[in-house]
Amino acid sequence: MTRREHRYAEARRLSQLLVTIAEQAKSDFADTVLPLGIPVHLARAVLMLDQPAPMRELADRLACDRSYVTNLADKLEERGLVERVPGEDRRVKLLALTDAGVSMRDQLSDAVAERSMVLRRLTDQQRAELAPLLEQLAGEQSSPERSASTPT
Amino acid sequence: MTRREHRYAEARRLSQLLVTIAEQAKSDFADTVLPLGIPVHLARAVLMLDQPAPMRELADRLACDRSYVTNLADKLEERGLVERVPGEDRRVKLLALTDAGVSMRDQLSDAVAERSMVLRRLTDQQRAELAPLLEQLAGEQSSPERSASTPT
DNA sequence: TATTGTTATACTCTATAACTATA
DNA sequence: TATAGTTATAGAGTATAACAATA
Repeated sequence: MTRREHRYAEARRLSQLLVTIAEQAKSDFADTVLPLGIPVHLARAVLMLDQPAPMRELADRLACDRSYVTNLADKLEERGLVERVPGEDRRVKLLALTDAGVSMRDQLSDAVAERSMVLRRLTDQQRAELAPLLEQLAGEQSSPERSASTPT
Repeated sequence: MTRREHRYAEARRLSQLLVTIAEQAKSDFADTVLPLGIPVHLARAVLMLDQPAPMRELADRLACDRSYVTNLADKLEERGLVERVPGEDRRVKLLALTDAGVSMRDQLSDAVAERSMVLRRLTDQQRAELAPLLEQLAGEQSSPERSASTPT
């Protein structure tokens, strides 16, 4: 095995680990959320509605189509978790959590953190090491040569 | 903010980063694989067929139903990338890459590693730091001091 | 003319259930 | 009886395209 092949193999392994971990995290999320009686994709939206947001913005943040947000909003409204409130631009509708929605968000938020793999499996120190690495991985523009200064 | 709330907030942030990164990784994978003219889920299977494997085993490794593996195998066969070869147990069929399949796997393998976020954004040293943390998160090793409740 | 949200419809991925052929 | 693979079908999740209201 050449040096290059070795680096490639290692990179593939890390990428695969990353994906595996994220899939576990998602599956954990589903398990955590189930007993609260809300489907995962609705839960995800609720957690994003820290403050009222235009449906369009939600589509951007969820990286999905506007029509799908309509879909989500309908279901969230049926459950009494959000309201559509008119924006100043009269084309726009904001999604705002109702009281029940806020309560749901808080429950979700705590339940998710409590069961978090990141808390269960890593020490405080390990989390402190992990954070800057993930930030750099998630970063849009960073180049490998520069490691010290971490953005955001 | 209490100490507990702070830990929770940090854990949520890390979990979200993890999922975001993995989604980016998957999306990168899709982009990388597209020009090779093979859908992502077929590519994933090809990369797993380092050596011939029973369909059942593939189902386990992909964490999917046996019927779906049949589905994949049909499409891979149509493309001439794999063959079904009989196992010694005559109920079993192995999936084995054809020559075209091996060639595809090599192309995929290189393309994926080359574009890998993990290579592009991290230094050798950072990858060395990241690996053990991910391994522990993935549960490949034993958890930290606290081996509390039995997870999923 | 471009943009927001909606509607109706269609597609992709994946699972379930029933079946066959072995074991 | 239990297991490997197959078939046909169904469902969840999400997108596309055409549309109405507003900018």
